[in-house]
Amino acid sequence: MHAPDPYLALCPTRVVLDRIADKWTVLLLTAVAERPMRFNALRRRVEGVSQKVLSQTLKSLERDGLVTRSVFPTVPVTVEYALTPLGASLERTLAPLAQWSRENIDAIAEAQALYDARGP
Amino acid sequence: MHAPDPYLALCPTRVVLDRIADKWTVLLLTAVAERPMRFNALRRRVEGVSQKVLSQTLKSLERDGLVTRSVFPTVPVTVEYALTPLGASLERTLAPLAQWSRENIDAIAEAQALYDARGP
DNA sequence: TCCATCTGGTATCGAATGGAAACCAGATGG
DNA sequence: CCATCTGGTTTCCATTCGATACCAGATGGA
Repeated sequence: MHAPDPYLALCPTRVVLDRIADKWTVLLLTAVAERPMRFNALRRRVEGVSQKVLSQTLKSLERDGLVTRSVFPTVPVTVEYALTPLGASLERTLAPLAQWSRENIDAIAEAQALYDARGP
Repeated sequence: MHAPDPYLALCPTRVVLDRIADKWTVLLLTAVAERPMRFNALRRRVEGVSQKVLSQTLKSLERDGLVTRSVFPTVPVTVEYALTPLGASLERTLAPLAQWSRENIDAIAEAQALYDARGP
């Protein structure tokens, strides 16, 4: 048994990376981590996500066992999405990334300005 | 001054997230973290990346101040990519994600199998 | 009665992005 | 003289993305 190597295309770790290295996945996971939310609430919370991509991404997250989808037979129907323990554990792993972004946005903007000024 | 809100489309944190929430960015960053590498070495190391996407992604990483690009006038020319301190700090933040993937690949595969078995 | 509104989606379309492959210069090795 | 190495760019096609329209089914107001 050798260690999985994410640089190899068929490594299972890479499959995971393909899924979670996605803008909407990260945003939705952290949004649902705040509190369980309904479809349209998520749509309003995560500005810019289209209904199509939202439903696709939620479906993938559900399939991967990261969120649960609960349907309540109200009128109109209520669908609530919540984190599973697995999803919560991933969200905790992702949180430092958001923190890093906040701390280093200025450094990145500065680097970009420098780069753009150099090469016209 | 209020805290940046990545759920809002124009929040600068979201700009960072757009950049780093990308499969190739993560893989390249961790590859370069092992040791500085040349273009074709990276291409061989990160299986499946095309030359086009590799050069595009490296260009973005350079612009964001995450990697440096050094050209040596050998024959043929040698181009070496290395992490900046900023890139190294991001890579350290990303490392737990790779760890999480390795630890939870089985749980995810199991959830997928369950999901696929339920809904034909 | 008729129309608008709420829910959680799907269908459709053009635009942007991704990957595969070909091509490039310039020097070297056989 | 042709192949090979370097680090890319260009071209083409397929997949994906985002915006928009549309759907059912029940409710509320005029």
